[in-house]
This record gives sequence, structure tokens and C-alpha cells, in this order.
Amino acid sequence: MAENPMEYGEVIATVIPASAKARYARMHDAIRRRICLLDYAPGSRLSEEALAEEFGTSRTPVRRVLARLEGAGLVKSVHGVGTFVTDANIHELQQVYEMRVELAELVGRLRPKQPDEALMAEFHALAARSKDVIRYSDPRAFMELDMDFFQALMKLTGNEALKEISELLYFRTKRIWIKAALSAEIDLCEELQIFDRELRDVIAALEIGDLAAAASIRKAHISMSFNRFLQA
Amino acid sequence: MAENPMEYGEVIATVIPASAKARYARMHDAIRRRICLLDYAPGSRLSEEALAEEFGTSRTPVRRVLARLEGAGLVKSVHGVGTFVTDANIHELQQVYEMRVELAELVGRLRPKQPDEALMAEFHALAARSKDVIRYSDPRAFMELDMDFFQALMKLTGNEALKEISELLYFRTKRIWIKAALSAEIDLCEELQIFDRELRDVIAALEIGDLAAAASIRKAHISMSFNRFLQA
DNA sequence: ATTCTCAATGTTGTACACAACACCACGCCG
DNA sequence: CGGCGTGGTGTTGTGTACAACATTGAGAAT
Repeated sequence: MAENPMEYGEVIATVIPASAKARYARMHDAIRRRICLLDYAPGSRLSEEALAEEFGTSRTPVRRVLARLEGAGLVKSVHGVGTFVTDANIHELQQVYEMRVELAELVGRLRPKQPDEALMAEFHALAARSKDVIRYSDPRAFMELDMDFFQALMKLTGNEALKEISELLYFRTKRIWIKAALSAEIDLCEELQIFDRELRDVIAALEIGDLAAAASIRKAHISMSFNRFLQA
Repeated sequence: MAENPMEYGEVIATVIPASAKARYARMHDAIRRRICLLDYAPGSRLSEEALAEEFGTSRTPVRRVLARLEGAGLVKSVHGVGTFVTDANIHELQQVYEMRVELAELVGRLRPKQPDEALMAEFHALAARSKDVIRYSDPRAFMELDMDFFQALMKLTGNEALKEISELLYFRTKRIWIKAALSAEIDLCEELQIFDRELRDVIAALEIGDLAAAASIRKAHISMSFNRFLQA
């Protein structure tokens, strides 16, 4: 039997690839995460060569990842110019938010899955983290918390297509919203409080098994969140 | 790595596709169309080399297109084996159809756009084609008609995100449905009649400006279509 | 001073050779 | 006869050089 590829953790950033597929997934997730956490801000240019060097490959696999991210609408490559993190004007953003509002409701209707104990523990852990984030008012911690909350919510539906689409649109819009929040167009401290209430309301709904209510709460908050964005 | 934002987002969005971009789009649409029209049946292998030769390029651009199609869930590449058109089991299919039913309704709710004369003419042309298809009972003509009908319907909403997602899921499921229809699990002749009625009902709704009704008709037909699929 | 030309430069896109990998069929060995 | 290794063959994945393209700045013409 061939050598068993080692399970490298996230400890080592640049490693010899465990396998081609693993390296591809690592690069994809890493770059996507950086885009969504604003390490790569909207409008900034990504250097294929620099990314290739960082991940210890040539440009070829990097280009493959970027092509996929372009399909997801996160970057846009222009011949002879560069590959840029996409931005969104207010109109596009509004349309995507309209969709997300509807999809949020669907989470409570399409194949709702009652959370098991592990998932409820996860939500409570998020609530605890939320308290910390409020205390230190750390924007990046807030972003990561919001992202983890979203991914936990996606576990409430068994409809894989709904999950996939919701995730796609979340990653496409959240970073724009966050960018506005960071540029002080939105009161971050107030958003933290609102997020904390939303989280606790959702948990309360989940604890009495009312998934539809949880979805409605979520729907309302997505809608309100965007409206606050519009006013700023 | 990521340079400072350079305000490229707006510019890029309005750029007219260059010749290189045009070739890329042509290859993408052509291959996608072949997959959806079952020229490339689910499970069949796509030869990168053959496609490259056909389009007069090397494997590199072909691989870029295939990477994107893989992101859309239409093909799956396996190292050392080949690139295969994806198939779907009944469970995945059902979940996607659940989504499509909901999305169909949203077309009537999110930014409904009253059809102009040109679009109405397009629908009437489709109705005329439908009559021909019924007369000759040509499966491929039916597929193309269904596809064109779908694309015309998408012009009824101004929400680009909804359009994009609907199209994504349509292309992912329709070919599976058609495959079943061709293998005589579904009575094609009956489906033609049903399609013709749906088309005329939608046109009737559109002519009195009731987009919500048109969307509801569409929703009902998508739902019934899948249920007939289940029974076969 | 202004505008236009054009070459220099840096980027993405393409072509091609080769590596990595999976499958299979043949033949060796027990 | 059966199991197993092993090389052959074909595929996708990667590395690399080069082409195509866009931008920029200097310098000449007006």
C-alpha cells in the first residue's frame, strides 16, 4: 500500500500537499475566507504569482481556484490587468438581499431538521462567544462569529440545494456589508447588540422546537440589517 | 499580496466581452447546452483533448471551462480517470425540485417586470413552436423549446440573483428529467400536451398583466412535473 | 503647455511537455 | 487454477515559457 498521506492541521500554513485534491481545497477555502474576512478587500488585486509562491505551487493550480471563485462571483479576472475581488453596487446588493430574505424563510419550510444536542451546544457556545465579542468589540471576531452562526443555521435544513445557494449568496454579500460597517457607516457596537439579541431569540425558538419561528426571526433580521445598511 | 482597492468593480461590470472572452463564453455555453440536451449523457466522459481540438484550442482553455462547469455541478473531474457528466439520485433531485418550486413563485414576487411587446411576441412564437413539436413529437425539439421557454420566463424578473440561481438549478435538474422521459419512464406525448397547456396558461396570465398568477402556474407545473417523475 | 505616439512593463491567457494517477490486462508465482 | 504484482496505456493535474492585452510614462510633434 502506498504511503498514507499525513493529516496536516491548520498549524502549518505552507506544507507539502497531502494530495492534489486536499491542496486544491485548502487553497480554495483559504482564499475565500480571506476575501470574506476582508483580508482581501473588495476592489483589491490578487497576484496569481504571489499566491502560487505562498502555497508552494505554480500559477496553474492557483488559476484553477480563481476560476472557481470567479464562478461564485467573488473575483473577476481581466486579461492583461489583473484578478480583482469583486465589489457590488447598491442595486446588485439589494437584489441579493431580497433573495436571502426569502431563502432564510425557506430554511424553516424545506426539510427542517430539529437540532440535536450537539448543535444546540454549538449555538450556546456561539452565544458565549457573542458576549466576549461585545466586551472587546473586535470587528474581526464579529465577522468570524457571524460566519460560524450562519454555518450553524444551515444545519437546520436537510435541503442541500438550499444550503448551497444560501451559502453562495451569504459569501457574496456579507463582506460588502462588513466593509460598510468597518468604514463607520454602520454603528458596529449597535450591530453587535442586535446580533446578540438575534442569536438569543433564535436559540429560544429552537429550544421549543419551532424551526419556522427561528427562520422568521432570521428573515426579519436579514431584512432589517439591509435596511440599516441603506440608511447609512 | 492584496494591493489597495483600486475601484475596479464598476468598470469591470460594464466591459463588453472581448474576443478571448467571447470564445470562452461560446465554449462554456456550447458544452453546457450539450450536457443539458443530453448530447453528453449523465455518466459519460468528456475528453479534454477532443474538445480542445474541436474548438481549435489547447487543453488549457477547455480545462478552465470544465472547472467552471464543475463548480456549477454539471461535471466532475477525477484525476487519472476522466471528466464525467454528473448524474443525480432521486434524493438530490427532489431537494433541488423543492427549491425550484419556491424559486418559481419568487419570480412573481421579486422585482416582477411586465413583459414588453417583444417578449410577448417571443412567448407567442414559443406557442407556435409548441404546436409543431406536438405534431412531430420530436424529443430534442421539445428539450430546446422547454429551455427557451425557461429563458423567456427569466426575463419576467429584474432580480439578477434570482435569475442566476434559477438557471443554475434548472440546468442541473432538467437533463435528468429529460433522460427519464426519453427512457420511456415518462409518457412524452402526454408531457407535450401538458407543456402546451402550461405555456398557453402562462401567456393568458401575462396578457392580463398578472405576473403573480403566471408564477403560480409555473410553480404548480414544476411541482406536478416532478410528482409525475416520481410515479414513473 | 498640450496632445499624441509608442515602447516598456506587468498582468492574465494559452500552448505544450511532463508528472501523477487510475485502470487493466498480461504474466509470474504459489 | 487463483491471486498478485507489474508494466502499459490513457487520463487529469502541474510546471514553464511565451503570446495577448492593458496600462503607464516618457518624449516628440504641434
